Amino acid sequence: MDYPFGVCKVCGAPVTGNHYGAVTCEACEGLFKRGQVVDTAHQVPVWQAYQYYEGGHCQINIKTRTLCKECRYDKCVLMGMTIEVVQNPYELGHERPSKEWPLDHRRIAGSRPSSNDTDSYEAPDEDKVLGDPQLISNYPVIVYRQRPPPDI
DNA sequence: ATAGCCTTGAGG
DNA sequence: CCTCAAGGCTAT
Ligand SMILES: [Zn+2]
Repeated sequence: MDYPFGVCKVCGAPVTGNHYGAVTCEACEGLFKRGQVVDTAHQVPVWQAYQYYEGGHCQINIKTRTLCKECRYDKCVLMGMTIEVVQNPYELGHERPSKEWPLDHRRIAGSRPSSNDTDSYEAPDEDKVLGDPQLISNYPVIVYRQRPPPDI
């Protein structure tokens, strides 16, 4: 299975290019994109809490990639995908990534998705209270439940 | 919700 | 011009 541009670092599907700092397929890009929750007050990503399927160690391939969004998301980050803020530039009044609003390729250090963990972000002393996270997409907030093992 | 396709625009 | 990735759109 030699695809001309290689395979997705996350799931193994044919790549469609570099996405958020990693060579991935369109689908993994989409998951990463959809999974962004942002605290609009501080412009900081907050990971949406997905439900682990196998205790956080799922193998992700093209067939299993939809079974555990959290592990898939983690793998996206592990493979280098990162972003400062996934933003709707029109809603937030920002331009798309550029010199002024660059993609930040720093690793979001070992972030374990958790609804009340904003990772290594250091809030200004005065204003530590985070606003309610808002999902920056057209999709509703997702609550996942565990499900039985698939036939792989 | 997923994933393929489209539009946009920065950068070269 | 051209490339290509961010973000939007939409059929399934
Ligand atoms: Zn993939």
